[in-house]
Amino acid sequence: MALQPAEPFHASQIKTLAMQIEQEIERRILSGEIDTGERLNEVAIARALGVSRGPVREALQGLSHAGLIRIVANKGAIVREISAQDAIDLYDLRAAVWATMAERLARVRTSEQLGVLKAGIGEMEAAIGARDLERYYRLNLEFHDDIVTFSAMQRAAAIYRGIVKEMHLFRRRGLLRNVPNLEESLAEHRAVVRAVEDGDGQQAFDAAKGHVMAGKNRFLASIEHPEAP
Amino acid sequence: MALQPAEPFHASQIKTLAMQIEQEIERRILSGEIDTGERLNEVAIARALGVSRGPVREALQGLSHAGLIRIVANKGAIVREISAQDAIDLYDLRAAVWATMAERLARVRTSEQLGVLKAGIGEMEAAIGARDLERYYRLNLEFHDDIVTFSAMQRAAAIYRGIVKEMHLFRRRGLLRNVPNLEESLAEHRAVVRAVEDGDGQQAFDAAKGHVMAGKNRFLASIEHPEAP
DNA sequence: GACTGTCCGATTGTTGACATATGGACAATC
DNA sequence: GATTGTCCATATGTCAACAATCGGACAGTC
Repeated sequence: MALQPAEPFHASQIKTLAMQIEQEIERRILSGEIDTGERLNEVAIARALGVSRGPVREALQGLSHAGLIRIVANKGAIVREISAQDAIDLYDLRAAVWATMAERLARVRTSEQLGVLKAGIGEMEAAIGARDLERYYRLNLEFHDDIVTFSAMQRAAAIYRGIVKEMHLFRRRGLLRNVPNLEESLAEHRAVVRAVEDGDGQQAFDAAKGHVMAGKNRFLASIEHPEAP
Repeated sequence: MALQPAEPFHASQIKTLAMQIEQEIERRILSGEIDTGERLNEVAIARALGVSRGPVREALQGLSHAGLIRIVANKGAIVREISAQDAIDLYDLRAAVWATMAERLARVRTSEQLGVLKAGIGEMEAAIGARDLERYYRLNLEFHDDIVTFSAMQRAAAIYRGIVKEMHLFRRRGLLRNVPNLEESLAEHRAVVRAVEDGDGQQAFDAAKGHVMAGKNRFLASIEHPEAP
């Protein structure tokens, strides 16, 4: 009982071939290595990875459920094309789901969790001060994911992360990643944390939804004026 | 070009064996034929349905992604057990997703859609007048699903329907279906339709969320006092 | 020349067999 | 007698071959 590995082991983490393949294809899709609309041939993938078609099929099923590809019976799989309308829908959905988790978190948060969130805010301030956009981008993702994790709403977390991945299908098309107004974004983050600290669920919900919606509006603006500075 | 089938055919509706199997197992799970916590043996299912293990595995993958079963590598699949906390999470999530669709619908509704919703309200009134609980239950489901369909948010719709199915895993445990206060429920429905008619997105969101949350509260009460009349 | 029907290569759907991992029974050990 | 190690039946993971389907090419018909 003395062994305490850094990353706690659990049986459900065992990686089957199909899972590895799914992860690999997902990586190639999100990185743009495989393009939107491209066709995914089972035998080609199987040969390329040195496996049989079985695990590849399972991987494709998984990606289909994740919304990254579209499978039609007897015809095959293609990488999904995401319309602007789809992206808008996903923004609204993501806003609602993330806000729900923020609302919950406001009601169940521990002081440790609050500390982590506040520390994140502090780091973001520093990143802005240093004009380190890359670092802010990473901290922003962490902040969002912390709230997802801390809320402990498993299904919602899975859905949220799925939505984020799916949105990458649009992001990649060159329009994004749009450069946010950092100070504005940070202020919105602060509002969320403040509501969480106060234990005010309703306000946490509104602040979180408002933050994602602000991102949506920036997104819409970037569609309207693709080349604006 | 003259042929206009009642149910418009689309290639994506072709049913592969795996899909049929998934549907069948899902039916057995939701009907209680297969109990919560029960183990799903691949060869047993394959033999029982007269097919090979391949499609069965695909079906199980699908059910796993839908949240109805849980698969761990090299060990197998069991029908998920849903805790009261899980059910609470699902209520919150469902409220947010359904409210998001209601909000959207308020902004894009056609008069035809509004007509359908109002007709539904009328039928519910009649069902209440006739004290026909069964009929009200069915109309209630239709009403919710109409809003889902009319909002035309595909991903959100898929998620919503998945959540509803997943909640059945708890419902079946005898505590529910809880008998709603019909007049109260109808009044909430009316509020949603009114907001949709007015094109007031914010209000539609609040009314829709409030309606699901009212259901959640009744659910919570039924947990606290399992045998109350 | 547009339409219809048939053929054929390519791809997916399905199958049965083989490879590997699990968990419990049993024996050996201290 | 509790623990450890080994074995084995069972179930899952993977594979390669077979069957069914799709879509385009081509020829025939009006």
